[in-house]
Amino acid sequence: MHEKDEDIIDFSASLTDVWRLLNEQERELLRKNAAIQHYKKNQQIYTEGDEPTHLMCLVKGKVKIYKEGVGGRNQIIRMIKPVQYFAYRAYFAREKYLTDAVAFEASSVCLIPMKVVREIMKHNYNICKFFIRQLSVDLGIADERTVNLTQKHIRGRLAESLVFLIDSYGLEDDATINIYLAREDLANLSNMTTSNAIRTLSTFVSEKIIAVDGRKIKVIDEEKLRKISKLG
Amino acid sequence: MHEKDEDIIDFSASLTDVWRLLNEQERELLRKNAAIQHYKKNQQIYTEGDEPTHLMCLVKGKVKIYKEGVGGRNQIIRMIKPVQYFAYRAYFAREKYLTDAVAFEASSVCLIPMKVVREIMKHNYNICKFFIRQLSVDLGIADERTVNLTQKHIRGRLAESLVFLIDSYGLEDDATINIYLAREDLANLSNMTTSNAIRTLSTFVSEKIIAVDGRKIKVIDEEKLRKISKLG
DNA sequence: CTACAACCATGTTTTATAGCACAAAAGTAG
DNA sequence: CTACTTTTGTGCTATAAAACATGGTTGTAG
Repeated sequence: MHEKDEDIIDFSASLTDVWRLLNEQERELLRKNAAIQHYKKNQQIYTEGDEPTHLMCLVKGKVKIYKEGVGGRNQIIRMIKPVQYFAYRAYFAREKYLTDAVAFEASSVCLIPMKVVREIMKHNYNICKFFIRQLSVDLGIADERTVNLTQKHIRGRLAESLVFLIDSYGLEDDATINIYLAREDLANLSNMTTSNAIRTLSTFVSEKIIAVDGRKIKVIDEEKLRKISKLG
Repeated sequence: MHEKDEDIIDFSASLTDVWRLLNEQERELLRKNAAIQHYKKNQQIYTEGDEPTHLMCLVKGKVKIYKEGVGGRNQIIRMIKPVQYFAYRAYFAREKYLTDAVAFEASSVCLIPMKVVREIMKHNYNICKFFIRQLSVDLGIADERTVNLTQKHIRGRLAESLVFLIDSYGLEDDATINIYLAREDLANLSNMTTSNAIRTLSTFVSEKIIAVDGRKIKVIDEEKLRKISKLG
């Protein structure tokens, strides 16, 4: 399924908090089994229905996790940034993937066979704790999201997405959001049509909350944006 | 916060799959620390913002987990039936509760201090695995739900809720769904206003998909209901 | 039994948002 | 450079669903 190029990297000695908790033997096991895979812009990483086999860690780039809805209206469920783990839910739930993962931009992913991860988990409570924590946080986010996406109005939903992007990817020196999304992706994040994303973005510009230059979004009045996000 | 009456029950020797995996010492620990708490109809079990301290297991009754939305429009996130564990997400995520839990009908809940659970988890991989699995499944459901609630039309959403109730609580001999909800709860489950829940329920009746007698819902054409749920 | 509250039902109005059509701009390939 | 596709922008229309209004029904407390 995944053709890996066989860079074996010593990521397990890196800073990633999780693997710090391993002993030397466990690290060795990881080193032997980890592989790096590179993805081009817009390349599929996994597809709904695929059998999950590997834990993935985004080393470089940006990835979106989304679900296909009716009539081409996709819903972005989660966005991954370095260094974040993903693709484990389906395996743990003993299901196929329910989502699609696509690289937003050229990305590098570290793949670790789930069997290896499970082996380590058996003897290492800290790794279990990591996944339990991660899943719990994500479940909370998902619950919040359900309510926000269903109950907030368009302005609130778009503002929320922008705030989310700010918090996830940060701002450059000139207050530009550090990720460049197509209007369509912005719409898919915010549960609205592309037209409405464009329209609403325009009104935000005219209200001097943001400035837009192509896909660059510069945040002018972050406070107001957060307010709209909260109350919208 | 929870005044427990101190029935100490021997539930840990019961059939619940999870605790089968404990050794005698761990069971003893549970027996000593578990307590049963009874809740009346419509009584709050926990509230958003509360500090999570206990793992809860619904022994008897029915419980709804919901989030308060804007303008009194609540969204039911999850429904609990016996014997199901709940209330652990917030603790594992190291957050306060993000949701409210209320007993739909007179219910009994077994409370186990999270500290005790954690103690057992440290030495028992199976319990960790149980929570990881449960969280993973729930996260998958939450993701599905987000898309369904945002993209399906009213008919589809209500049909989906009815199917969910059938699958969760089952049908009596005469095909009556085994839980009696107010129209408002049905609406809160399906992300719509109460009026629209009533209206749509009526059209289902006129289409001979269901029959309604007060809060009793009798399923006449389950296949059609599932079809509407899927395609709606 | 009566009064009051909660719940259920249905019709009408309003509004937010999807859907569509079309044009301009930008990006891409030959 | 030119042709072609994709993305962005904008106005108009259609419509699903909320909001509102009103009345009936059922349940409950005194």
